[in-house]
Amino acid sequence: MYKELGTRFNIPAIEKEILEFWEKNRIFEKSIESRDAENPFVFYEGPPTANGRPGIHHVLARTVKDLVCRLKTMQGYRVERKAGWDTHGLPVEIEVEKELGITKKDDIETYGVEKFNQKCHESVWKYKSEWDELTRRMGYWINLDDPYITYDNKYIESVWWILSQLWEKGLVYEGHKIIPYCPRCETPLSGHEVAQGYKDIDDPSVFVRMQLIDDPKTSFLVWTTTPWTLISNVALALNPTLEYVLVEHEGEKLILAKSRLDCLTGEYKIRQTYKGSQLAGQRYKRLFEFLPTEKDAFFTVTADFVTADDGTGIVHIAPAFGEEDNQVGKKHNLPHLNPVMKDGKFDERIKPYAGQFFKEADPNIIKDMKASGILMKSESHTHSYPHCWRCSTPLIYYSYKSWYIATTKLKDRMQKLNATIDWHPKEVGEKRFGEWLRNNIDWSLSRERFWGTPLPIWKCDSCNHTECIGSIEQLKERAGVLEINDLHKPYVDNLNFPCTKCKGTMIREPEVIDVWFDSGSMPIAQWHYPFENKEIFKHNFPADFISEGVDQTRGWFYSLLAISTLLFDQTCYKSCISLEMILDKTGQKMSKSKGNTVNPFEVIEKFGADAARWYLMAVSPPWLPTRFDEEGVAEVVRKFFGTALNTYNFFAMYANIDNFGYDSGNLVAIESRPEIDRWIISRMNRLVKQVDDYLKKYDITKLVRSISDYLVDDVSNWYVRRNRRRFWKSEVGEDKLAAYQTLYEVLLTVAKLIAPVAPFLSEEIYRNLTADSNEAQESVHLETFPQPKAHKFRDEELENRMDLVRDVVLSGRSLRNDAGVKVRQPLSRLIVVTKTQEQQTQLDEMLGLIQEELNIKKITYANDASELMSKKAEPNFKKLGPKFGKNVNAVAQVIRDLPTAAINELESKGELHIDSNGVKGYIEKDDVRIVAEGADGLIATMEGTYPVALDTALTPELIAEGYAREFVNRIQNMRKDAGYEVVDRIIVGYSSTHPELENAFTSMQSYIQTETLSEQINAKVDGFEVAKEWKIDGKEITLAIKRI
RNA sequence: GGGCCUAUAGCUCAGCUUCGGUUAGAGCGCACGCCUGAUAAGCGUGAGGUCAGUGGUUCAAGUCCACUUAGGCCCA
Repeated sequence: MYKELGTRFNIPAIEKEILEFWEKNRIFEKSIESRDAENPFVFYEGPPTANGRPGIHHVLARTVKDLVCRLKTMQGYRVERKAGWDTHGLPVEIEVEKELGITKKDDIETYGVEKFNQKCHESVWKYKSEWDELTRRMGYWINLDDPYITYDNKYIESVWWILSQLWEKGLVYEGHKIIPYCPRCETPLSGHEVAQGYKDIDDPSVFVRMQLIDDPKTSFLVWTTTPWTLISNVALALNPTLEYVLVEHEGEKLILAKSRLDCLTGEYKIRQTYKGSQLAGQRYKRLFEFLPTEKDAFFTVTADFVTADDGTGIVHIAPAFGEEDNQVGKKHNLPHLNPVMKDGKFDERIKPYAGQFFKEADPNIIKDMKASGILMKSESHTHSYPHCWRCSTPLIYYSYKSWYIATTKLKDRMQKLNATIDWHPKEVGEKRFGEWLRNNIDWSLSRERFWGTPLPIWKCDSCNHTECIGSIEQLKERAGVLEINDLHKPYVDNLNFPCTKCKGTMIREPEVIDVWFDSGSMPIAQWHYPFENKEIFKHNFPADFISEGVDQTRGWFYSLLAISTLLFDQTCYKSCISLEMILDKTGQKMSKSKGNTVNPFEVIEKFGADAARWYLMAVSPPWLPTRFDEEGVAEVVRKFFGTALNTYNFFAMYANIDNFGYDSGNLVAIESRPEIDRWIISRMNRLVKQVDDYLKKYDITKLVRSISDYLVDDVSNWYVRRNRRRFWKSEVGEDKLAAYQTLYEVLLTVAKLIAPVAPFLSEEIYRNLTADSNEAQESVHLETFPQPKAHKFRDEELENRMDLVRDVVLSGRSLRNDAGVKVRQPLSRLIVVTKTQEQQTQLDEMLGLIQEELNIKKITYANDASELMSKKAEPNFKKLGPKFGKNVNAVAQVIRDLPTAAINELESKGELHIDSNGVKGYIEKDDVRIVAEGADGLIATMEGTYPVALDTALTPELIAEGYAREFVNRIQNMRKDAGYEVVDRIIVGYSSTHPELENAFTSMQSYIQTETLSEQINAKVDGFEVAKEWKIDGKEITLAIKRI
């Protein structure tokens, strides 16, 4: 027996039963264990943070990941899926700061780093139960029992190992990093915070002279809006390709960009012109001598970022106060001069301005420069400048000490390796990520925070010797301790040890590591490699597949590639699907503050996980920004799942009535099955091939759409619809057996095909179909995914033929509609125009289908459409364009106006001379498309492949039969409403004052009886269980039924 | 400021990149009609489009090129 689902399904309830079944029978575990460990498909899970709530975009990401993994499992690969949690970082700290009501770093020190990190440790799991519930409920199969957790000591130890390897290779160095900083709050600000505080302010705009050493009469003219940074100036930058000029101006010689000459007031004479590159390496006289320089400085360099949009085209460089300056400083090994203290005031070395706030020193500096003759002119300049969002203090771009990884040294390798990754869509890899790699700068690794993987670098307090620790064992040995319980701050900060170079003490550098380094270490650290699991690691590196949001380009996608390139000179992922945002209905980003988020739990509870999954895959490719529309999910339920379950239910219902059971030992050979069976199987096998092709391209959207089209259009609305009679006719023979077997095979294959995307309902259908089978698997997810090589039967000629039939049916329906004759009214004749005998023969075998579907008594052929309609020619521009060029439109008009006779000539001779409308020439058959148009008397259409005409003349017999069909329809509806079983036999009664209706009852009695399973028909309506009055063709009749 | 993605019917999307072809499709929704003893489905007809805008290339542009606008992601 096959489980019947009834006509009202509760999909969420079915899914919950399936969930229990999976868990109780360890299906997920079995789906891994049953696959050969030597045939792995490696997947890396990008770790989410559990201190934020999961949203609908997580359902999208996890559907993509899950479906690929499930699919590969069904294709025979062993797909281990280790979950992971990203647990460190600033967002966690900010959560805890909010909770504790503190805003400054100092507050954390006061509160206690130990307690603070303990809070972070807990906060990380704030929404873990929600995440676990989403994972479970949406059917995301991932191993949550043994996840990697980035705060775990073992994980940290692996990260340390990675860093120590890079250290050995000489890729780690100490430098400076420029970050926006509020000197009043004494705290750095994130990019987001900076963006909130832009204000228009007036700043000084000064032009100063920088005297050439070689020629003290000549000066570079330099412009800046931050005079206070001139104290830290160490170089000047020019654009290498820009044109510069030497001018004589008011008795002095100045160099500046040619296009900026208008900043000079009064007369000037151009003496010489240079390219920026020609001016590189010129030495100039230092402006302020307050600070000692340990490196060579005060010369010109070239840099691409210099523009002539404002200023003089010559930019002064102070590496301590600008990221671009800092980059130039690194490149040219310039000194780093920072006289500004953490509170924003100049230190005592800058005697005239010591103790002054950086911006407040500006007027004094200007005054002094004027006095010494350095200043050429000073103006005021209004521009947008960032301020602290908390206290409105102008921000300073401040130099922080930072540890770096020299990723630029492997920039070329990273680009080459990136080119080997199979990106979906490809432009993310080629363009977006490619661009990011081309502009690669060294990775700033350290963060002056608390909750993160501590930097494993120790520095001597006396000789500055540094050491990088690569394991817990090594640290124990160096620090002389027996046990280390927690590698986090503050514990690890307490471990000091003697310097090997001098008598000093090695003290840990206080920073923590950028969380992206944590996440990018995941391929290695998730296995605690190389301290454990060496074999497992080898089996799981690199990944075959990863998938995350496109915002991870500079995040996880980069950190993974960078670390594996630096360490192993190879990529750690072979393919990647990058995902786009899910937007709200109006195309806006979903955010908590806008209140336009979609709660994934509500969607799943309302429509089911499979519907949500299917919708997200079908609505648009996951790498396009997509608007989420709940109506769309509802439609998926109605249309796809409703149809799928109903088709199954139809099968189950009749199979049970006939006691049919699928027996692979007793099959009707496909070749011996009726044509329509062979057709639906052939179509199914075509689908299997299509799906296989789409999968190779990870074209998930086309894949799900193609399955949906097959099931809804071909299976449900054509195959089942056309074959209903075969299932419910009483005799069981080979024909009926073939029908059951065909539908069974189709449903089973569809269940397997949809299993990766819709894991629940595919399971329901699969398990119901195979409940009595001893050949089936316990679960569809342990099955083999349908492969083209196992689905070979194809009959393309038959497929084409069926397309033609459906085409004719379409035309016929359209004609009926035009004529206003409903399908229940039989008509005597349909005329199909075919051009060749072959076409007739093709259709001949399918006439039954057309007759039944259109309710036509007879189909005849006509060989020439002109019998039914006239001919028209339509221009084929693709051919005509190249041939006639500018005259194409004139020719097109001539063609449209061609009379039928001319078209006949063209058809018979193959070409036609035209000479009108100002054009002359020959047109060939291929230059036009010949269509039939209009009709004389008969109702006809030229839509579709064949012209079709319908004879709408009615005879009394046809009318009677039409009435009989109406009766049958009404009686069937009454049976259904009365709740009779499909197999119940009945007695029918009728009563009408219209003799035409009564006559139809008598003349069509046996037809009506067969169709409605009625034993007898009486011309009375009393003594029945149900009676109802109907209007047919405007005439009243009362019908009655009774079960016997 | 730079890079990338997106913009087509009331809504959600195809078509653009591999092929430029004059008349731009589907589903949902709407109106009318039809079919139905599996159906939450289906069929037909109709209304509904400045293919974001401007300019260019071409005999011909939703499609190719340039610029602009709007939304988004990332980076400054």
